[in-house]
Amino acid sequence: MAEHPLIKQLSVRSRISQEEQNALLQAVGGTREIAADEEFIREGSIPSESIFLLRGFAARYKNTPSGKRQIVALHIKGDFVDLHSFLLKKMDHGVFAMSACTIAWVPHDRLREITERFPHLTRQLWLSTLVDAAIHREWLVGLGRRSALQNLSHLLCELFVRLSTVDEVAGYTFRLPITQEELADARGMSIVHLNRSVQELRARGLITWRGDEVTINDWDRLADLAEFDPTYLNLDVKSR
Amino acid sequence: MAEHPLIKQLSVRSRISQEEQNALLQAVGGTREIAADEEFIREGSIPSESIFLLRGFAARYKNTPSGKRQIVALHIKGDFVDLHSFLLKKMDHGVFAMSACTIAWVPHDRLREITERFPHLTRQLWLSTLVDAAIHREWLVGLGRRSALQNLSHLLCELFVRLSTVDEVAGYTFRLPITQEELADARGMSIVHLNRSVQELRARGLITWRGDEVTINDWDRLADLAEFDPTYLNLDVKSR
DNA sequence: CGCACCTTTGACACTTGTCAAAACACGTGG
DNA sequence: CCACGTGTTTTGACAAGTGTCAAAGGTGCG
Repeated sequence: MAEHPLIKQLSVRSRISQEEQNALLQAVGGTREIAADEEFIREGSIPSESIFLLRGFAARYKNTPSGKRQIVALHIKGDFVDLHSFLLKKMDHGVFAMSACTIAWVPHDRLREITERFPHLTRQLWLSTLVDAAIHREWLVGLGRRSALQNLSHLLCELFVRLSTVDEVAGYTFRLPITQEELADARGMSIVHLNRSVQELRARGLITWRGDEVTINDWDRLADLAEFDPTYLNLDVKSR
Repeated sequence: MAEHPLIKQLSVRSRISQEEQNALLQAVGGTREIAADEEFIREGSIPSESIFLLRGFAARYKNTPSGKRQIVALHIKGDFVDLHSFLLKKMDHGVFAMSACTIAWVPHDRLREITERFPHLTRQLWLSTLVDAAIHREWLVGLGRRSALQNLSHLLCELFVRLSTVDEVAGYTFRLPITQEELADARGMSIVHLNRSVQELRARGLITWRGDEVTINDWDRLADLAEFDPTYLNLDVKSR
């Protein structure tokens, strides 16, 4: 049970009945393979379906008129990447694949049907967008009030915890197919400074990072440095 | 019609039927006056009702263990300040009144009933949390990729537009009962630097700011400096 | 009129960004 | 199996933006 990545994700926070699971999975319109670096949702577009990830890493981002990029969210297997487009209509940002991805889409009119017929499931979908917002808030704290080093550490802690929930970690090691440039754009810093921060974490013995494999060598010290508190991820089953 | 601030806000994005309006307003449990600086939702608490503002300015914030504060959202008349607590359960941040406020609350079990019986209204409530998230994203861009001066300008533009939708502006003038310290915490900067940015905007003739009254003297230049694009506020009526 | 809170100023430190080049890694084709 | 090319990571030197500390001015309210 709960083999499907999307169901697995939702089940982290509330029990999803068999009927709801069926309704949701039957709403899926299809799947598609996406190459790394492909932008599969364009800023300014008005999608007629919402997309979730079956595999891979994706990022939501905004470009500024002056040519800078800020990544505003990172998504992993099982995440509903643009569920908000169902109601927001026009995309205020774009989404691209950081690694090769498999995506699945759910047409908006089927989502609407779900909201008409499955109130509890609707609340769970709503909840998943609320968790995205909670992550945004934590990132705001990071960008506004934490040092570059802390903020980078915080992201590594967050990714580790989130990847754990979808079984994408082995011990304290996980694949992170993300360039330092992308990481820098997620943390609102320059590549050079991000790189120096990575090396500082290495020098302190907190992480190992070779190729696209990251290992957290000392979780306690890393979480402490990052002031990481996973409350905002809402990772516990409650009746909602 | 649409006299109630909450209804007025929701009506900006989709038509709310009379029946829905009644359901929503009848769900209100009561109202209360809040003094400036009072924290009326505590971080870590598990509210049993959600609160919206009938009057005044409020802020959502997170404190870091090292004693810093980041304001993650600003709320005005008609905003549903912690609708997300309905599903998120535990507050990952606190909320305080920046000015004297009048609040109203809606018990969560009544919200749940609404989700069981009024799918369209549910979608509109969901949407209002999605707009909050869109604002978070724009703030992320500001904190990550814009200069202090741009970011301050951006906030002034945003507040002006949002206040317009609830008739709280007169021409290009509006009340802003917020200290510079609070503004600094919203922009992730120090008070001193925020103050210098305010003075820079004054020196450039873009704004006038005396006491708690702000006037935007040159909207075009201010919006241009801020790279302000109101798309993310989703201020147009659509069927959702 | 005086107190408390807010705003403003100055001097200086420090984190982070920028520019430019070198080193490295990996996939491709010979 | 090695040379090559492209993209990524790493370095160094320096500039710029922003933070910190401390004190002086303002402003409004009791």
